[in-house]
Amino acid sequence: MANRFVQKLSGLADLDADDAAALERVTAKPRRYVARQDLIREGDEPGPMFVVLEGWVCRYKILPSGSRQIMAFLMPGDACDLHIKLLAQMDHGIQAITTASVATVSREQMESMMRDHPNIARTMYMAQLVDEGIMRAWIVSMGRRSAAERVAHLICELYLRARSIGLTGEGEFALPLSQLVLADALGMTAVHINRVLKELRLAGAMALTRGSVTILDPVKLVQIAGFDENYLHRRLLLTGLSAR
Amino acid sequence: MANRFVQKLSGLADLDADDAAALERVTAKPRRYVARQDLIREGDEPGPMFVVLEGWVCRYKILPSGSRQIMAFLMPGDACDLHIKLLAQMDHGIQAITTASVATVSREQMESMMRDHPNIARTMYMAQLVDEGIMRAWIVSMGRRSAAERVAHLICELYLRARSIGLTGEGEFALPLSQLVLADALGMTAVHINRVLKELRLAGAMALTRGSVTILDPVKLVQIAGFDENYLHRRLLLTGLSAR
DNA sequence: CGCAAGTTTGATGATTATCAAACAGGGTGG
DNA sequence: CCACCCTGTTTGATAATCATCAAACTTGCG
Repeated sequence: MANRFVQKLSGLADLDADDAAALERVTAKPRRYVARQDLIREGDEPGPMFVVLEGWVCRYKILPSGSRQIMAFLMPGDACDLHIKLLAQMDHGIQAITTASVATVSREQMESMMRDHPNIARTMYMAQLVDEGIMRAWIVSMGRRSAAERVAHLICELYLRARSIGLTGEGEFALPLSQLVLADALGMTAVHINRVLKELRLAGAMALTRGSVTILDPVKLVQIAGFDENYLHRRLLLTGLSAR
Repeated sequence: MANRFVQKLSGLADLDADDAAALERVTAKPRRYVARQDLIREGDEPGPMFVVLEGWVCRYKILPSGSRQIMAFLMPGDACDLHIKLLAQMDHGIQAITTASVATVSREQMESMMRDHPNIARTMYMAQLVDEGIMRAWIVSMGRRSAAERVAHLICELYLRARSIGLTGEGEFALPLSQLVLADALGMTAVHINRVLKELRLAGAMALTRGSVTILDPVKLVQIAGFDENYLHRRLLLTGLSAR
């Protein structure tokens, strides 16, 4: 099975066989985490860079009130901040959502790889820019979209991201997120998201069942979401969601 | 007057006179923008890196519905993404809020400076990490804080950021943002923010008048916001807001 | 089989948006 | 210099969205 890290970065720029080999080398020895296990916690001193190879992971923060906000989902192929070591301590936690296989890349490995493979360096900086774009899109969603629009937008985002690492089927993909997790990501309650999902199902846009999403009508879903895939900066935009 | 860019980066790490001189050199020829003028628009091809020297600037996006969401405020000393040139087109716009003086740094200047001054490179990567932390904090605010908490949190953030570039007075600072602009940043309406401001004023926490904010009770404001300045990654945390 | 986690539905209430309108201030042109 | 206009602020009335509380139901698993 293809290394998801290589696959993801290939979706952003061209990598040659040599680059791919280097990427596979630094992620050769992943570690397993079980669901709910923290990779690193708020307040911890940052360590190596994480690269998710299998399973889903999230960045999150717990507020004094006890409520949780998820700020990002990392799926296979995704890495956390390259330069994270520069900070004295983490301002948020990173946790496995499902069982996950995660490689760690030390700062030294990172630096030598980026020095020897300028193409990889460029592509990883692009990936970082895309991740920032995703965060901005979340801010837009939280600020200006209704609950239904927000759900639809997130599903569009996750579908395209999953697609670029070969994890989607025909208008359908595996989404191992409970409604509570989705609620924590979208800033709403599990009760309300449940009602919104019902609404989207009845509207014939999408249907979420345990562990997987079916996109019933891509055009309708994109329209509800007000989704513009531009911010994901993939090459081959024509192969996107609505043009399926 | 001190160069705000130097001043801001000095708040994150130590820079020597040589570093400071290099930073001043690349920002020596700023350009003026009037309020509401775009530095760059969504869809444009990214150009040089921007460094704000005077005035306020924001990242924003206009939705199909016509509503606007501001995703970041840039104040003097703040720079936009180092590697932005790697993307084919902007996924959001950047606009002056007030009259602003903005320097542009070309990719070549950038690269040679970062090669010759590893300290600057490290510090700018730190600044980028802090900016990402600020975005995550915005996501948390939008997702899990009430309108009043969100306003209080933003004011705490902006106060500390202004403070680190020497723009604050005694429990008071200049904030050239209209209530409409604040609303667009916080994902609410101008009408509602006005009521929230009144509430915060009556509670004796803070008072916003045209162009400036007075922090009436730092402890109370921090408490309402649930503010933890850790994510700004300043050195000298003891000199923060609540310990005034 | 029984428990734990997750999903679904109902009833009610709080928060925030929307619509409407009055008011204040700053700048411009007659 | 004043009238006017534009932008921004403030207040009121009403409605939509979403949270909260409560409880039944469903599914997977030891």
